[in-house]
Amino acid sequence: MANPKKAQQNTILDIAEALKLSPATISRALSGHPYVKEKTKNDVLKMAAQLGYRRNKMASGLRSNKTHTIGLIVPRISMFFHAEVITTIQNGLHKYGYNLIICQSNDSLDMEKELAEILLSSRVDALIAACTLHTIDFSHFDKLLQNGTPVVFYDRVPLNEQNAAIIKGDDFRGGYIATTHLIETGCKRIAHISGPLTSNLYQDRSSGFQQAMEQHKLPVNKNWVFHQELTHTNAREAMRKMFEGAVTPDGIFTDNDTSAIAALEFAREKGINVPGNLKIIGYSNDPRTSIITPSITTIEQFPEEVGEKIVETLMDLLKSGGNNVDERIQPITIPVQLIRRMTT
Amino acid sequence: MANPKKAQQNTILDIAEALKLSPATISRALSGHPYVKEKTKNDVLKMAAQLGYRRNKMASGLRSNKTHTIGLIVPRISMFFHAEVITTIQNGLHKYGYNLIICQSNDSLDMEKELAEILLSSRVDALIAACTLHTIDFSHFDKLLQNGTPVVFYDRVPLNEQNAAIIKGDDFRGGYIATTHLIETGCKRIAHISGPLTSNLYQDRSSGFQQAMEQHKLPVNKNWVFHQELTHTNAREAMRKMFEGAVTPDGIFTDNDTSAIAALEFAREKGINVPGNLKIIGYSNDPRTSIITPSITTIEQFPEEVGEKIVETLMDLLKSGGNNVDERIQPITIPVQLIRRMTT
DNA sequence: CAATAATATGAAAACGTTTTCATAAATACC
DNA sequence: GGTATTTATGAAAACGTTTTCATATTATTG
Repeated sequence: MANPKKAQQNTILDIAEALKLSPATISRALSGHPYVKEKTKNDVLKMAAQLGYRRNKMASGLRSNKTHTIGLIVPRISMFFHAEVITTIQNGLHKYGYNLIICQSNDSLDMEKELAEILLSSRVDALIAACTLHTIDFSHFDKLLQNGTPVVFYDRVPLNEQNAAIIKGDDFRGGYIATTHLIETGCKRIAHISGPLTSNLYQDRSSGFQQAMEQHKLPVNKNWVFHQELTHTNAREAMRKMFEGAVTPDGIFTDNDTSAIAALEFAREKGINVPGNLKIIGYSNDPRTSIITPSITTIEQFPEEVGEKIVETLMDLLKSGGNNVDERIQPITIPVQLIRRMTT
Repeated sequence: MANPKKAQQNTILDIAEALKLSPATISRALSGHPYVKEKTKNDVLKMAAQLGYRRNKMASGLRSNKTHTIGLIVPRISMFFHAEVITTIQNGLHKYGYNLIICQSNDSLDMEKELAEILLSSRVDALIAACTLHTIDFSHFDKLLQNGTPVVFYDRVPLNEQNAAIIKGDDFRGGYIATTHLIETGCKRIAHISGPLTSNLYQDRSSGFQQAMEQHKLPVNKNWVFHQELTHTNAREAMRKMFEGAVTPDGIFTDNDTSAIAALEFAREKGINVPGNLKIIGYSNDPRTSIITPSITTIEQFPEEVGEKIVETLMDLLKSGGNNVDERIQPITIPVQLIRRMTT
């Protein structure tokens, strides 16, 4: 029953006492203040190590109003693209001594709002967000911004938010080169399985698709353009509808790889020859696309570069302390690249 | 240039002033203390909402010594199993009002040690850890435990840590049923591509493998048992070695799905008929295994159940406040299940 | 109706840092 | 050698809560 009297953490006062110095000096020595004698500093560092001292982040954060913690809101960490971005961000931030609180919205707007609140309450030094598909109104981030907390959006971003940084892939170009590739490999009747137009992502990819089609004087069949959540079943259903008609597509551009996989599986089941009679191109270069037979042509989004840019931007914003409101932050676009495989 | 004087966050004092009450009462009302009049409580809640008040976690944490934040260390969030576990944990903890700080060790022991330090410094209320493959000595978690911070290990766990909770899949049984399945489908010459024996995971799976072989009176060929990091290239290399001999395996059990995929790809390239002349079984039920042709038989680990158990255990530990040292915490084992597909 | 208990609030201390202000010691300058 | 500057330290306030202690009000009891 003996209560295991928790071994008290040593504080700055313990070091002070041990060295007959004031807590102020200890604090200064520990945080590299210039006005502290070399010898004193060494003594403090040694004693700190000896006592196993670790700065209490709560206290430090409360006083200095800096948590050295960054919040991240993401729809789902299991999405390949996000997992890669997050890993890069985390490794990058770690170098600068920042922590990352990762939160998943599960693509629920309510959750996203709540998480923004929680992270505000946690007084994160900055916030990184990839919003849900349903986020049209971004005002739940305003409180952070008003508070001077830098916000960086990536992937799914607001259209005209002047105060936040915006980093996104070149979705227009992605849509354009994907469609052009289908056309150049001989497709005439091209379908587009896209996400909801509420998100800038799918707007841009759709524009890219449209422009490529127009440029090559190909008609866009309205019945072959889908805007829906990009799930496996939705894509299957879209395929079913298209392939019950007399005229069927000979090329399909899907806005994610899950849909491309669904399309390919459908084709296999129906005995449609891919890429002979039907070409398929996906989006994101999910690992599954290179493993399936035939492997799927897709668009690479370079998640590491996105992650690196986010960290870079973030550090700039944190250094300037949110004081560069006049020089409006310019959106950053990361290039995309076609990965040609066996479905085209 | 106009400094955008950061809109100050409202504090408990602002509410107190607005309502002519003391900060103490506000605090009590906000945290549901029993001795506060219904009307007062409502007033406070209303005013808090009106002022957009959000509790400052730093201050609250400093005073009450509770951060309502849980730390998580994991080798890599992009690993399917972990991504699923994390998602479940996060959703679970959210219900109890807890936050999650997710950290990746990148399977580096040094990183893991450093993260443990950082999370200790962040004064997390508890820690969840899936250790690296190279973690044999777990003493870097001792400081947390001594400090009374509950620690829950899962997946890759210490062998005999009495003070921490341990949740793991039934790896022995996983190895056993995988091997037995190969035997029952006719394999006589079975290879095992396993991870390093430094991890309990692979020890247990290996024991399962051994026992199944013994029970069916099948010899274990030493040259067909590999203990190495479970990467794609390592698995390929193992395959190459085995298939340059005169006698080759007719069944392969790999301790993860990446290796199973590598094995399958090797077989395809060499024109080996799977499952006709070679049967393959992986481990973890990674989404890729169901997509590849032929789809790979594997062992399901039920990450959601692992996640749920972790949350449950954690809440118990937090409630008891680490005061149940006498009743040693029992390890929890999550069952596994064979998912039979086309490679067997 | 007095005495006790339960309910409701406030004052002030406490949590462990950082930072401002003050001051002492050391160094530089004329 | 005295003044000005720089360097080094300490005392004490501050950050925004929570909590202990004290006290006032209300409800309950014999």
